[in-house]
Amino acid sequence: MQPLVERLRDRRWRLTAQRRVIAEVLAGEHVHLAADEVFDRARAILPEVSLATVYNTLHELVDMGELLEVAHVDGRKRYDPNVEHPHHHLLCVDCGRMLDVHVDDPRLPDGEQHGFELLGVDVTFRARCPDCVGRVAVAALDRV
Amino acid sequence: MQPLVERLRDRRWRLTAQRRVIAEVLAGEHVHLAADEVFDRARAILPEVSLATVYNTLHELVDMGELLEVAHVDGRKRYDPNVEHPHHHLLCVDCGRMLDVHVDDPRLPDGEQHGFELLGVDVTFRARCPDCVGRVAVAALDRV
DNA sequence: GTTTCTGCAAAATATTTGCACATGC
DNA sequence: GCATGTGCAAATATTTTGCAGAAAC
Repeated sequence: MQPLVERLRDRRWRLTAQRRVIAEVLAGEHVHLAADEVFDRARAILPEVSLATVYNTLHELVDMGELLEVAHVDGRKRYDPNVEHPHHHLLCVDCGRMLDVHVDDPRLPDGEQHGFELLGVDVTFRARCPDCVGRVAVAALDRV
Repeated sequence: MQPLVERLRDRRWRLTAQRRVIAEVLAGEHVHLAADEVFDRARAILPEVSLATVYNTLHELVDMGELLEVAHVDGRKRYDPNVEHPHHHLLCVDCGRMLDVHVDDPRLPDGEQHGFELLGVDVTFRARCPDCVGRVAVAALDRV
């Protein structure tokens, strides 16, 4: 599949400098940025970007289906550009780092459907990343 | 297993009127209230409850392991008291209604672990509940 | 040239905190 | 009685909105 910015051009999406930078910042696998992180990175490249434009643009991309909004327990939503390859997530509960993983979708048994019309499924593995496991081990040593 | 309020008493948790009402409001299956909803229901029973106390109490119960904090795409966290029976969720993307469902946990293949230490897995089925399916159908008819 | 986007600043929403007073045990 | 909980009000964090001016096409 073609890169995000090209897909957007094909959609006749008005491509301003701000929107292009925001789209570029979001490209790639394992990218799950919060709005303020998108803002910081975009502004580092193009200072003429406002947070309002970041929010506007994120919402448009979500509505277009080019970006997925991911709920996060810390209350800040993350934005996931990897819509080409359906995937699930591996989340470090200590530092919040999130990676894409590929797992077979679980099936909801008929007896558990409660009359709902199924649309999809999201799977998040809660875990500790290697850095945070190390940090816990060091802290334990310090206490001895 | 014994009810939530009794488990809390056994833990020597200081049981004030406010805390008891908050715990009662949260009891049961398929309960996934946001903080402000807990506040509204608790205040209906005991007007001498403040929102700050609701937040304090929710956090204590989460730290104690008597309540699970569930991320929600609308940014408001939900609180799930059903810690006795591990379960997953069926979420209506239109109205936000959430039910508990029982599904086998998906397994993360070795090749996808990225060196993380696994703690658990959360599964959310995105769906439309019967009420919202009906509402969409009625809206479609209105347009004819 | 028209339509749409952008930045700013203010508002709305959600959550957290500091502290004097109240209360369970 | 003392340790801990509570309410209030102010602070913080995140997201949304209104609108005049700017830029894409």
